[in-house]
Amino acid sequence: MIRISKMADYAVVILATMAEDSETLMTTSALAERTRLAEPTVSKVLKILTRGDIIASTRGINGGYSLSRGVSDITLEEIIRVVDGPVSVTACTDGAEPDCSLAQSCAVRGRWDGVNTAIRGVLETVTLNDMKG
Amino acid sequence: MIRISKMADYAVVILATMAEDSETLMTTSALAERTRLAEPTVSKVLKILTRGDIIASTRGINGGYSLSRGVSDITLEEIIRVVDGPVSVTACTDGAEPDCSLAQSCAVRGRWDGVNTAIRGVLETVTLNDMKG
DNA sequence: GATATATGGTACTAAGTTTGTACTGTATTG
DNA sequence: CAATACAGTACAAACTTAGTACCATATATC
Repeated sequence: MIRISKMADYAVVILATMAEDSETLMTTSALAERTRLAEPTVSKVLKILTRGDIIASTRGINGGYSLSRGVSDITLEEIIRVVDGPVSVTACTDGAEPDCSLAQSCAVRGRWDGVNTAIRGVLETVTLNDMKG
Repeated sequence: MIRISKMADYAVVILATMAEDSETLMTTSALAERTRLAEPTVSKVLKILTRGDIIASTRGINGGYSLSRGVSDITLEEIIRVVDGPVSVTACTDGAEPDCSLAQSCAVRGRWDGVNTAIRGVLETVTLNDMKG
């Protein structure tokens, strides 16, 4: 199963849509319409991506969002990290369980590290350019 | 973030514990004690693993569980698939959303397939032998 | 063959995460 | 200064998942 969150999923869809027209400044409502996602949801994702420096925003009339870099310089790893946090398959390996009471007796302590690194590697090789239509 | 479920996480811990002593038949309570997990939870996971043919069970007095194969023949991919279902990073790519209403306008339709295959590949290369102590 | 022990299956409850939304504030252009 | 578009925060609901309990079935030993 190994899932990313829906928010990260949406983020990729929205970014792929922006990538189709990477020169144009797009508003929240335009992106909501194109992706068929609810506008408040799109807005929320766009704010997160802006803070993560994946897109840039312009305020005021004629404002909107644009990619802050080229489509080949934005990887899935970065998108997921910005929206969901660090890529880590288990909770105990990304600091979410700093005081895990099972650590002492845990039979797999540290064994996930290599797996996480390998998966991160996969996600680093895929860029927005690969995801857009 | 990209998470497996806690159940799959537990499964790996339990199997790694069994792998340390792969000849011995271990009961639910013995495994609960060794892993420090709640007994009903351990029991639930063991049942799932048995149905998935990863471990074998023996009923009655002196019964218990044992690995159904060698530690190098059980991969993380298999464990996760049995406990959580097919490895797929997004809901739409594993049949969970067969009638996704966004499919027509989805900007990333089909683009996740390669990513899923690559991640599955990573998990297929890691066996219980790599995870045990 | 009866009893004790251990697994098998299922259903239910509860809790936690995540999602989706709303509201208020800030900036920019005409 | 008015209209539009982004910024930030906080909240409520819904869904998934985890955890538990209960009853059924099988087997070994006495």
